[in-house]
Amino acid sequence: MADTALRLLNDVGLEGLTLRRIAKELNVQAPALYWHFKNKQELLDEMATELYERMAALVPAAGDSFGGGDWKEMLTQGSRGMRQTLLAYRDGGKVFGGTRMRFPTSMRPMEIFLTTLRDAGFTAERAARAWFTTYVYTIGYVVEEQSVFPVPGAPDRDPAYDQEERERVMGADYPLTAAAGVEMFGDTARGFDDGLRAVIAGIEATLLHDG
Amino acid sequence: MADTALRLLNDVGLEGLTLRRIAKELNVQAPALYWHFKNKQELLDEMATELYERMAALVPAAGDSFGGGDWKEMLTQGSRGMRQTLLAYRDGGKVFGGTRMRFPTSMRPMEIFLTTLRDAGFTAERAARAWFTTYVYTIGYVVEEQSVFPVPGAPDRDPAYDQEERERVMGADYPLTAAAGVEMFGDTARGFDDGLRAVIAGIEATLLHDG
DNA sequence: GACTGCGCTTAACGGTGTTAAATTGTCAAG
DNA sequence: CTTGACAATTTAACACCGTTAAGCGCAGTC
Repeated sequence: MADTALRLLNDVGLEGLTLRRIAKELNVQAPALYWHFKNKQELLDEMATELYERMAALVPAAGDSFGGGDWKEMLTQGSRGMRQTLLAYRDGGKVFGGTRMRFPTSMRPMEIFLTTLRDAGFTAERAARAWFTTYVYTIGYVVEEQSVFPVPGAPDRDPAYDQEERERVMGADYPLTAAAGVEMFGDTARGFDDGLRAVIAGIEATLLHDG
Repeated sequence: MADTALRLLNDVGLEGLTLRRIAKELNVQAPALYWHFKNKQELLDEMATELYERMAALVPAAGDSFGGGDWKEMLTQGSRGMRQTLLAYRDGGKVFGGTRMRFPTSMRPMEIFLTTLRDAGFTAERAARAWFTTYVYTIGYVVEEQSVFPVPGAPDRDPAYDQEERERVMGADYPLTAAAGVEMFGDTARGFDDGLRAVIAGIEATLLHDG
């Protein structure tokens, strides 16, 4: 049911995701949904939870520990997986960023992350800070990315972010700002990795040992 | 007018911010707003732009260059100012993160940032990446922070984020995850600075020189 | 065969963004 | 002093939204 809503999300976007539309997709009348959910927010929470489960499915079991147990590799691959999952759904970043996850859901991946960080020499507090920092970077990045490229998998920009107009409007007064658009929204996958590498390098420098 | 909407935002939240409510605040009928805006999205964009202007007001003129021209100090203070401004309004992060800024608006602060980074030895591309990375971190952080502490200036948590329940529900299976809640949502101002310090240290390590 | 409860339908309510048309106020030109 | 244009607003209405209340059909159980 949350699955259906997530599938529908790619067709109609978060704004067009109405209960009546979801109900139609399920060949049912709208009020029937209230048998399964208290209200729409609870459905959105369910969707966010479902997104989380799909990210979690990408995380190997505790034993295998990705990247041979290297915490940097783990954070890198974990963040990439999170971005990929969110990008797979229209407005995925907003759906996930805004809403609370339903309890209880599997906290296994997060526990694996934190454990790996602890084993690598982080204190519990700094492990949490390290994880939260990459988490917040990733979610912020995807939200911005999806507001420029709203349709999953499609290279079509939202018209408001046309680079040529950007340069025409402010190229004269603010040349660096105008040109920055290319770096920020050109190769977004590469940009994500570059920023992520910086974040993780900084975590190593300031959080791993007494900084 | 966007000012009025922003002021009202703190009373009613983003969800309660209806055109009729805004109109009432202005002693006017709802359709009158359409003389000034094409639709509600355009009003939200205007609000985001207004938020941007208020952040920009915190940025010193080009000559003074904060922190004595130290780019790290500049990024730090710039990000702190951004967070403070967004925190001053209920759902400020969502309003700013989701919506496009209205063109043309002053790009002066961003140009100052990028220029300072260039002068410090960054290439234009890496300056843009550095700025965008801190930007994205800040916005992601504030969105998460505001979903735990919705009311500006108030220490009251959203009930869904009660730490005691968190520990009760998952403390047994996932001790590190349960405990991480304290680090993530305890002293959020300190947490922001800690993460920001990591991000900026990583920018220095991987983006300033050929990394 | 009556009873119970799940899963749904039908009908309706108040509120939302938005549009169209009519109305008022202001102010310059004839 | 009137006329007319224009800006800014009002009134009325539309389609749609999330949500609630009441009732209906249909399993399975005593």
